Amino acid sequence: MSAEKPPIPSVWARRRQRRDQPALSQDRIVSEAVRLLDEEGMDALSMRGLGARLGAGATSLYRHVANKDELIELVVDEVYGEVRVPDADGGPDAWRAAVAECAHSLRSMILRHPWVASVLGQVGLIELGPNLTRQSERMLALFQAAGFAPDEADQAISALIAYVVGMTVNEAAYLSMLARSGRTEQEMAEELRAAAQQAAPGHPLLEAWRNDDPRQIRERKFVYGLDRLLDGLQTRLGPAGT
Amino acid sequence: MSAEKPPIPSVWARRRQRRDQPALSQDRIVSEAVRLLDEEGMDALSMRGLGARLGAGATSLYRHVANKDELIELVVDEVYGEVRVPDADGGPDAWRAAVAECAHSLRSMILRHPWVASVLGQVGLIELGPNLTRQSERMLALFQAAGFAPDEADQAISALIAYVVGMTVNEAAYLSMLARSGRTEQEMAEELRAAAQQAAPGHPLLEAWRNDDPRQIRERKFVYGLDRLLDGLQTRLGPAGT
DNA sequence: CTCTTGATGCGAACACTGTACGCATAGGGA
DNA sequence: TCCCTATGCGTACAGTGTTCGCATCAAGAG
Repeated sequence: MSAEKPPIPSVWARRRQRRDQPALSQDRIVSEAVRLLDEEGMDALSMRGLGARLGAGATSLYRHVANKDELIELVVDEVYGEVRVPDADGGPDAWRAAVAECAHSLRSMILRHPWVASVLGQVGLIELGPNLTRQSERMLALFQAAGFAPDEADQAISALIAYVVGMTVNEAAYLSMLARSGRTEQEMAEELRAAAQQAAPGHPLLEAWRNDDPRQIRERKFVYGLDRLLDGLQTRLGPAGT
Repeated sequence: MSAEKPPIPSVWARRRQRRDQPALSQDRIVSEAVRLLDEEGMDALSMRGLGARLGAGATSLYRHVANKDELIELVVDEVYGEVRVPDADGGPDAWRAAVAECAHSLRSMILRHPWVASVLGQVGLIELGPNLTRQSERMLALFQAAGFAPDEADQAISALIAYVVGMTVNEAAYLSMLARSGRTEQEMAEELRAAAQQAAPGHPLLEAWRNDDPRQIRERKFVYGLDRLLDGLQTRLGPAGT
């Protein structure tokens, strides 16, 4: 009788063994959420769906995550950890290259995870988790090593991040809209130009990306603005170059 | 019997007269949506709620607006019409002041309607309506009058808008988070600094806005980055000043 | 070995959301 | 007078985030 156990004893012990799922945890939830977002975008993120992907019920996630909002914050901080910020030991000469690399890395991250674009407007960039603060610290060191006073370094960082985020978020939104509509880039460009012509006829806006590779054009645009901003910052480092 | 009309003949003819509501229209819907968003924020925008504010049923709005998404696009374009872009007739000298005024105007608009921050990441800045294309046209004229070649003017505009939007969206998100949490600015700054200390101890990030007026500090930060970007752009106009 | 205790998963339920459908009505032209 | 189109709206459906209480397991105490 002691060998006779309750009637439905091991319903999900069986399931857990069957699929070999190592139980839930905040880390597992967050990384699976990142995968889901990368594959299907922000609209596809629902607690039920995410739970299903983890072989768990919808409400089980709430044992490890307070809100959907908190989950999103965690997820954003997670991908923010992918941004590479070079060390500050290169000396003042390497400053510009290091900052540019950092900017490109941030841009790549946003383009790799386009859904962050739809969150950055709601979350702000300050309240986020350890990864973001750590990266900010490293950037601060970068600018201070270049010769910026701490106060000005903070302003410079904010300006740089604002530019990169603003530019790339716009780009990511354009790309995701393009992907959703199923059109090719050429068609979309043609359509936009036609719409602009209709709205304000006679003005030759958007004459760029006619025949070239649109991807290169976007990159060139990004680099142009970045270079201008860095030019403007560099003048603050004193007139004496290297 | 022919005089005997159906039992509930004039239910909403009465209602319409009672409240004197001039029937639904896309314009009325859009401007009421703007008002609702300004008062209660993005989360409070639901078709049912908006319909109620207009004295109409929820689904009546769909006769004038295809989607909630389309409604949002219309609303964003509406407030974009508030941005002031100066005329381009000031000559090359007035260029910098005109562009700066335009940037400040864009920033004011976003801070006046903080909810646009949560949309800019999803909508992109290109596909939008007549107001946005018109403003873009005017900015293009501004830069061309300053001496930029058409191709470069396009890149410069993108950079400027990216900076302003990125900076201000972050600011607006911070402010709305602050408003939601009910804390005062000093408390929030203290809390953030404490959190940063805990995450990465020993690093003196966020030393700014200690005793000064936070609002002035944010404005100063915005102006700093804007000046740097304009500095960088101005060098492209040829070494000969004025 | 038994009992308890805390952590964890989960089904049901609730208050919402956006939106498709079909019906009722009003106003205007033939 | 009749019809037709435009417009409003009630109902309904699928799906959402989240709460609550119960079931179950792992581990430690006696």
